[in-house]
Amino acid sequence: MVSIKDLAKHLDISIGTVSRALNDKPDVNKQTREKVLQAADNLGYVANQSGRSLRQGTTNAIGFLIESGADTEGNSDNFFMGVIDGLQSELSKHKLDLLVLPCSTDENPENYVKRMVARQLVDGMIISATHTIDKRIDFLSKSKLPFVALGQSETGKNHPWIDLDFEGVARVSIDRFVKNGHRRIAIALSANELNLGSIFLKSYKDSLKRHNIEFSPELVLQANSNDKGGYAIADELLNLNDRPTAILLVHELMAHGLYRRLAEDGLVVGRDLAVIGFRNSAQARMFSPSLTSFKLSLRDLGIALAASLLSTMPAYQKHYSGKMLSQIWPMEIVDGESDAEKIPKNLT
Amino acid sequence: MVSIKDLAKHLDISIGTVSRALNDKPDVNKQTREKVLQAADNLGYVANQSGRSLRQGTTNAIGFLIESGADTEGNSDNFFMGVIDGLQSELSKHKLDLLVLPCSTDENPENYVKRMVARQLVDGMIISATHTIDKRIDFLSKSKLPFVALGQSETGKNHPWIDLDFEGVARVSIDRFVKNGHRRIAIALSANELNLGSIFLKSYKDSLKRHNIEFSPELVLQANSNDKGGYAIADELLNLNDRPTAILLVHELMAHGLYRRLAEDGLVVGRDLAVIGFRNSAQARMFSPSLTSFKLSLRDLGIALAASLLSTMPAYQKHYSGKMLSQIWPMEIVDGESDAEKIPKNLT
DNA sequence: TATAGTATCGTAAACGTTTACGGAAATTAG
DNA sequence: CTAATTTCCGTAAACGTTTACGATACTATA
Repeated sequence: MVSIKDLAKHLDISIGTVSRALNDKPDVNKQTREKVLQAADNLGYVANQSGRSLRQGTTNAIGFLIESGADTEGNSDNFFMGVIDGLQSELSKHKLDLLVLPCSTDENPENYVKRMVARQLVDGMIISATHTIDKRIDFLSKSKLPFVALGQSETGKNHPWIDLDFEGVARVSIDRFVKNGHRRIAIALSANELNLGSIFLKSYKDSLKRHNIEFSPELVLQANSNDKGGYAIADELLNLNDRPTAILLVHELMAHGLYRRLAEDGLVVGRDLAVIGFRNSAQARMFSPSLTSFKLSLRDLGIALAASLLSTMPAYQKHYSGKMLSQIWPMEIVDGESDAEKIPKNLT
Repeated sequence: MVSIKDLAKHLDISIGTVSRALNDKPDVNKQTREKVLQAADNLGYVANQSGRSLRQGTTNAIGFLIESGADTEGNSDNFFMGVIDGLQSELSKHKLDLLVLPCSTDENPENYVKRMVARQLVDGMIISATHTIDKRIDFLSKSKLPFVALGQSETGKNHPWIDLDFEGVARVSIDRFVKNGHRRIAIALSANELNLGSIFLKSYKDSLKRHNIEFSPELVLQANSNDKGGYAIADELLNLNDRPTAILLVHELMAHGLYRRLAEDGLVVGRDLAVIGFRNSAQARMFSPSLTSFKLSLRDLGIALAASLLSTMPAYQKHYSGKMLSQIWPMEIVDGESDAEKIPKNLT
């Protein structure tokens, strides 16, 4: 590895000048700067990040905290890949690299964050999969590290966050169901403690109240966000005395199992049960009948997350004067056939 | 941030002793070591990675190179998440952290690798999505950084790699088709340049030859590894004069579209067309009729990758004496209904 | 007791940067 | 022509570690 010292020796100038030339500092002659850059290119010099970090306490990297594990509910590769693409697109403008930090299923998330912060390998963090009570946020708030959360939390809101508009998804869905004549509407929540569950539930209840529909606890179902979970939910639903005529799926990966279980009884989605799912992922576009869902640009979301984070970091603030720090991320509904039938039927 | 210097001052001993105590070096009294560890815990000391890296040229981290992008073909299930989980499980045994390094779609993969190597933030790398001609492998081979590739490449084999047994998948599938009476067998390849395509094709051809079946170029189809691609392939297939009675899908995400397109013509998978897919992902377990496929434990794969990498790194070799460096990763077939019908029918 | 050996610790250099400071040379002002 | 200013560059310290080396005190050996 060629160091700045090698460069200096090769050019017969001091390492200070070399450093200044490489970093576009003012106090250096134009010709010598040219020579330095030329030589750096020739010898294949590239700054050692450890040395730089040690000196100026900065790493030129941003961390994206995710939870790994093959059976991670809801958060498929797809979701993260899209967001990552957006993040990089924005971060690369500032020559910042993105490090994805996967918290193993074996490790306590709070511990993991502590370790990663202590490692000092990033200048800022984006955390995902926020829980209603999220100790990571507590810790990060106390630490000096800038961060932004994908998802709100009850733990504290004195930090930038971007949250998908789950409230809107539930509201729009229920309103649509009601408009089409449904009065008995179920909701399928995920079986983990992610904060989005409580937001969904609250919005669901509020919407029912707005339409003067009584809340029935038995219509709030909970299962894993996958095929099996959807199957279980459909099963539970079919066993109810007073069956619902519509259901909102908090994660549409459940839809597969739901379609499957209904088909077993000769029931068809859209005719016998109205379904709206969240969110319009690639996999979910191939249901038959097609699933009414909500559109979400993961790339744009990633870009917004990066912008939000950078606008809290002094070194980058100038580029993000007018940007919002925190925001609710709106999503549009995409019409499908799964809630097309206007006249509600009972599952008989 | 509390440094080793603070610790030393607090305990009124030298920083050298503190360092030795923290790192389990022999030349330190048992009691002082206790005191140091105690104090480190109390003051919340954690080693600064930059300082350490700078001094000993090691980072205690391993990089996992992936390709980001929302529309990354093929890997839209939880492929990476599963592998990551396995990697971490093995790496954590040696107190190594895993950094996932996503190469943006905007950036040249070779450039990206160079940047990441130069950054010196990992002690070793695992690269994925190897292409038939892969310049990253060229570069890494020349550099001193240990690495292992997930997937073979023609670029060079003088490095550890683990490749899924695509040859076996094709062979077993074709044999099974033939055994059930099929003679006109198609194969659906992915539309990118990943190396697995050529392996699949070769094995497909060899298997046909073994059964004295003439190779028909029109039965080799190519499309994106997703719903749309599967639809296109089914479409193309239905337009053939002499239709195949069986098809092997290199990526089963195509299956959705294929089922859909066939259903449009009233055709049923398993009866009118035998289908085998690769690989048995969570999403793919919910086809109806269920898809015959190949089982793959992503976690175990990740563990093997980590073991292979570590066994090339002097510091960790002692733990991996007898392990294989490179290997073909075997997979078992999982019976489904999609190729159940033994009597071949023509699609008429 | 003298000597060799051992256990424990402090000192200081080194890793590769960045940057405050000062000095020399060159330019401009008077 | 001198003085003031600017331009450019070298020097050296600092960031937080690890580790080779040497020093000291203690223990065992003869």
